[in-house]
Amino acid sequence: MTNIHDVARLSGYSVSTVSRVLNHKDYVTTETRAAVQKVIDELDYVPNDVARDLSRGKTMTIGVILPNLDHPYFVQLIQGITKAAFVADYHVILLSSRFEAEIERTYLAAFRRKAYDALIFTSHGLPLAEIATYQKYGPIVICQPPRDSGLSAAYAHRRQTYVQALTTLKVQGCQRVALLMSRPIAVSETSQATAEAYRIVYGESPRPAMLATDVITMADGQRAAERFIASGQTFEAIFANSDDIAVGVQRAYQQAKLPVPVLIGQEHQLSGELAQFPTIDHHCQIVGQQALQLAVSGEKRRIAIDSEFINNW
Amino acid sequence: MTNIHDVARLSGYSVSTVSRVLNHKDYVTTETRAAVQKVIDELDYVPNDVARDLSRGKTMTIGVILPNLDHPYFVQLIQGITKAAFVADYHVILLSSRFEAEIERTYLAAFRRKAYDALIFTSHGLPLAEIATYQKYGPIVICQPPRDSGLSAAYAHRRQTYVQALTTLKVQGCQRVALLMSRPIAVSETSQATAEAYRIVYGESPRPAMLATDVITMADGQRAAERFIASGQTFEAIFANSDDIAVGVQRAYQQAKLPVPVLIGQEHQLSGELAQFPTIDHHCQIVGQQALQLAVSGEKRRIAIDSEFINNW
DNA sequence: TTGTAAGCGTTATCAA
DNA sequence: TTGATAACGCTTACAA
Repeated sequence: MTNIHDVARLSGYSVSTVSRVLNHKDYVTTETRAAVQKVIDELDYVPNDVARDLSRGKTMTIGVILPNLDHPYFVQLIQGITKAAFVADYHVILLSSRFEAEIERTYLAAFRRKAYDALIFTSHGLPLAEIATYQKYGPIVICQPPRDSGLSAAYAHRRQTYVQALTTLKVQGCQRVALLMSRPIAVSETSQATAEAYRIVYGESPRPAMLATDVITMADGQRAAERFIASGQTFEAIFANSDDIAVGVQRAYQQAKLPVPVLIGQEHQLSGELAQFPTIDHHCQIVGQQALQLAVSGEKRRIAIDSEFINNW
Repeated sequence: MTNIHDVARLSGYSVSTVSRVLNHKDYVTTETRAAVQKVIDELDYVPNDVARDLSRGKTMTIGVILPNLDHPYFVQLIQGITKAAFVADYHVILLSSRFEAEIERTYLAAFRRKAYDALIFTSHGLPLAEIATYQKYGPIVICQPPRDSGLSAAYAHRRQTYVQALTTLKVQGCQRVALLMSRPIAVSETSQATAEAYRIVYGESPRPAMLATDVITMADGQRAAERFIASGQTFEAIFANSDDIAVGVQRAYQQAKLPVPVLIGQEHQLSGELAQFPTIDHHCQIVGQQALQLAVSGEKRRIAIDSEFINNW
């Protein structure tokens, strides 16, 4: 492994001069530069990035914690993040968490050990307060409303759009509305926004019987609907947490030969377009881009991106 | 920033002893270990990963080059790769290439600079021969048939399944079949496999007029079909390169009030299931897992995963 | 069982 | 404009 000392020795200059040549710094005569470059070319020498990182105290790497890539929300977020990272000349390192707090802790520990310059939580199982204590080791950005945690955040501002969507249901005369969620209200900001929008529009908290949680895939949506059917409840509308999931719901009713409730999806997926129900686009790519910006700049700030209700039919 | 020397000094032991405690090595008495650990805890000391990497000459990081995350193929590949990396205790660093050779070169250069322990190409714009010359800097794995490049590879074995799919079309009496591809035949192994399967089943090379390339999204599929329609050609069947794309095709014919050709999709997507056309599952997650295995182990080997034709209707 | 000291390969400060 | 040398923070022979 040839290193900077070899280049120095063979060129007759010092390592510092070689370093200056490598980093295109000033204070090197054209002749010196040429002579050093010649040796570099001859030896086919390249500097070592790890040594460079150590010396500079920076890795140009952002750790991105994400539970999985099963949901389009996370895929879009990652797309936005990598796109912005490419421009900013940062590397993105993928840290899968499966929503598990204990795994997230291992990444926080790695963050302390200087493995990444900054950390982005696309979702978090850990309490925000616990995450916030690691800010002393570098910038941390979350992709959800930061509440009073003092964390930087880029996130989709959902509630107002949820209110808008539910209002259209109410206007259509839908009184009995079921809500599907990916995670329990207690642990999910998104689920909370959904419940709160319901409260705002319908004037009361959603009753447990009209909720289904842990609905992630189309199959989950189908199962949730089957449980609704089996319970004997009838809903005039179902507010699903993705278009794919809405399709699962549609299927369940069709297979049971029952009238399909009014459906609203989310994430602006192909399936929603096909089945022609309204959807909500959370502009997750933009959220991801902003999150990366915050991570790189170290700015302590919250950026809310408005969601968009799409109702073309 | 407290370091290992501080711990050594305050504990009264040497850095090597501290290092042994940190790395849970033998040859440390219980008392010494306890004493050192006490100082570590008091100082709230953690080792620096970058320094560790430099010293060990390893980063525990695999660079994964991928053009984008727009296609489910790449998403699934990444899922498989990260899943396997998690188990193997490796980090995955995402390197977006947008299919551009010049960008890929920058990653190969970073690889030389020891930025990653190994490299996985989920797709490549560069010639395999050029990529292969970088193997002297560490393991490189590609996700396509490696031909005679001498590169390690994990990939979907597509041709036989393409033959199977096209055969069912032929058996149904479909003579005029159009083929949709994401990239031109000249640059894409997958497109080549498609064309070759056609040759095997139909006894002749596909004519240019029955091909559409650069078809990536559903909208592209729709446009491609519209061009077919405008050209006055009629096809009895269209072999699409994803289920979403097949849906785009379907749309174009429906909007033109024309009979929809027999459709076959790929990737086993939700849309295909909904529209109920046959599809091909390339088991990309498994491909990704195997690719990571190869990258980590450094084994020079090719692993072909059989694709699966799914025809439930 | 513990310690010394030489790496690992850069960058950065300061003197010349 | 160039060079010595001290960081950066850890691991690991080898010696004791």
